[in-house]
Amino acid sequence: MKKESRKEARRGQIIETALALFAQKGFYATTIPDIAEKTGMSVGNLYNYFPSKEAMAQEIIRYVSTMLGETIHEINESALTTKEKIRRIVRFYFGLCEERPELIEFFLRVYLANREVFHDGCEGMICVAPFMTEIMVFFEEGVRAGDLRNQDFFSAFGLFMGYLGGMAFLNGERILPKNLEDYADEIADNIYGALKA
Amino acid sequence: MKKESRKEARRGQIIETALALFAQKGFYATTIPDIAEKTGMSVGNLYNYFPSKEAMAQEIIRYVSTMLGETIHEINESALTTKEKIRRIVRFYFGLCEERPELIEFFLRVYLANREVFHDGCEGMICVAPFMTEIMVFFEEGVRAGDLRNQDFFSAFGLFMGYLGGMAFLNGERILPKNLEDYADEIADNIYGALKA
Amino acid sequence: MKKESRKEARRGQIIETALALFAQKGFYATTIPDIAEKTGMSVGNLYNYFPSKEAMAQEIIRYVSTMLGETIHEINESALTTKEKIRRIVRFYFGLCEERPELIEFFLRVYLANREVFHDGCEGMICVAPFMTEIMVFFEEGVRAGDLRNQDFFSAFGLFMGYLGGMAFLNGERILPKNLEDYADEIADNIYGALKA
Amino acid sequence: MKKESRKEARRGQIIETALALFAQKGFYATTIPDIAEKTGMSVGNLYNYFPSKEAMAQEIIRYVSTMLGETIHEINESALTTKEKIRRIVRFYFGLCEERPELIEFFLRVYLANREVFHDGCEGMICVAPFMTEIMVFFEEGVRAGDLRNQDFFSAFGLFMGYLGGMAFLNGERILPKNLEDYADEIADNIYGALKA
DNA sequence: GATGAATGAGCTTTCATTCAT
DNA sequence: AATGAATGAAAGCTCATTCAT
Repeated sequence: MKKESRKEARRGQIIETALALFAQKGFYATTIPDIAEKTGMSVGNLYNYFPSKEAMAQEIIRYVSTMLGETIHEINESALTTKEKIRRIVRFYFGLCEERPELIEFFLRVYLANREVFHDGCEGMICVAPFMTEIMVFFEEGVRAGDLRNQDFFSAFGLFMGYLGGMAFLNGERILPKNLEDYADEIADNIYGALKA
Repeated sequence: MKKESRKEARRGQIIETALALFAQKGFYATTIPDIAEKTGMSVGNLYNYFPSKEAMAQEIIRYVSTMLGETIHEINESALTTKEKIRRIVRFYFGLCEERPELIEFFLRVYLANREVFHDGCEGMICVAPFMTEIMVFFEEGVRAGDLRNQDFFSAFGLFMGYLGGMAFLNGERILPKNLEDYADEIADNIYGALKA
Repeated sequence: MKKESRKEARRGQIIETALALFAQKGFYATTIPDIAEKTGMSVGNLYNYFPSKEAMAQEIIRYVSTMLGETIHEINESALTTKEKIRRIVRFYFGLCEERPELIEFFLRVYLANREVFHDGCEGMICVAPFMTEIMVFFEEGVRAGDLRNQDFFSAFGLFMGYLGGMAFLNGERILPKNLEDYADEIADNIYGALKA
Repeated sequence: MKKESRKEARRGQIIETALALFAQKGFYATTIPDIAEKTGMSVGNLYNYFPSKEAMAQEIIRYVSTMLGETIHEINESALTTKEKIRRIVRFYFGLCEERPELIEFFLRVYLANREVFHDGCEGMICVAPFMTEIMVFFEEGVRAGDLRNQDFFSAFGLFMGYLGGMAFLNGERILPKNLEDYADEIADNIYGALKA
């Protein structure tokens, strides 16, 4: 129906706007009036779409997690070697850091840092499950293929995502001497070196 | 001087209190009255020691960075192998996560996440230099000793700190199945595997 | 006309719904969306029937006053003794407290308490005249019949309605040890005892 | 101590101001900025004295109830006949309606009408106990002295307070033809007539 | 140095009302 | 008649910071 899709489109606009602002200025330093102004709608109307500022942030993390999860899902389903999959994931992640830095910044600076905002509604890792799941699948398939050492999942996960997140952070701080994407292969090698069987 | 040292002691108390609160509740959810109450002094008097809430956070990150840097300095100066040094650093970091989790949480959740708070006064990595420098020294000596591959420093740094930070985060979220310290050796091996010559 | 009567029916629905909500939650805690939802119509459409929230409340008090007035009118017209009429009025009032508590609660908690809402449009006692008039008639006929003392009308009115309202209030607060209707005869006696010639 | 008493005095000022405004405009139509302006202090400072608007209203009802209770206590302790005590209570009540109408209006229009405001903190009749208790004492002593019929307390209470409240209400609406105090003796007689043994 | 009352701007959220469809 | 998205003013409340004492 026309009406429904228009409302959905509006929701999408709000999410994208809020995502950009939260990523740039942080959750607390972004005000509802900020979001209203940038969306071009009134403060009151925002509340016709989301019941609270927190609910907006929670919707955004689900949105980000789903986007990340979808691409990694595709990589998982491909017929590549584990080593090559790592390379693809790293390149994808770093590509995103260049093209849609808001997604990564939101993840690192809003979701990971402001626990209290996600406490009710995103308990545990629910809101981030689509992404987590795919990383899990990647790792398990690598082990099953005999390419990766069968170690504790969280140790592998911490390496993988901590490493990528750390680089994204340094890139965001503009202290890397090179372009982030130029690190991709070296880093993929480091990860493979650490996890391989 | 007596007076000076008493004032310094008070400053130290405030820093420790604020550190604990910021780490626990976040920068924005911690109020100046919260800090005053927990320190046992008045709100007004706090401003005789620090000119603003931001200045307190900046002082804290310098304090944390110095503490971390000192221990890593000692490890750097020891006559251990690079592999063993990695193990020591990992154990020290994870030990801190258990014993003084505020330090790590502050670093991860306040310093890394709230850019705007540290924008004026902690530009670049100034406030975190004591720690960064020692990690740099560790890496350069490892390379010079022929133990580590001579790759871009930031790539190595991102691996090391991203990995440890990621594990600390997962531990803080209480989603690790094992005790953090039980991961130490496995993780030290992973790091060494990734960086070795 | 068909159209007219349908519109009237709708108005009636809205009045009953709003009456129930205002009585239950109070004038200010009841929102237009609340009323719209419970009526099953849209917010906008409500404004095709009533120009404002205040106008709705005013319409309701006229409606309530008319309903009360009609029954008292019947009692006035009957051939009963004054003492028996009092008994009937008290029973009728307490019966209403059980069967349609909204009417009484609206009167006590919305009309009597929120002066500002009825200021423009219900000045003085206009909106409540149908009810007041019948009480007046009852009293005058009681005096004319020689059953009641010829005292100031308002003094008698205050006794009668204050007493009944007070009991209705206590009943609404659920602090009466007995069922409200069990008090009816005792109270009718008290009133007669106070007013009789 | 100076400080303590000054703070208490301020609290008193706020209570008196808020009482006047609530009585005049109602709880919801009175805003915190209204109270701040009339008190001559800032909005923020009000919250150094009371944690919320509701808490202010609750404090006020305790204050009003205590004042009323004290005077009735004195009347109870006097050596007057029951009939004379009734006369005194009625006169005192009507006198208050003239001199401090806010007290009575607050009781009738704010406390009795806005249940939700007093729900948490004034459950049952706690906040109004000092007043209720004295009315209870009056009634019990009247029965013991053989002056009053031994009927259900609530029936007698409803008569007494409903009657007085009703007259106060009519007076507040300015529809009484005579001065309220001119009704006092007539009304005291009515009450005595209704309750006497 | 120490206190904590005082300030006031700013926050999130609500809601009666309007109006394009 | 009917819808419900949109408006915007205003509400209650918070809190970093100041300042008279």
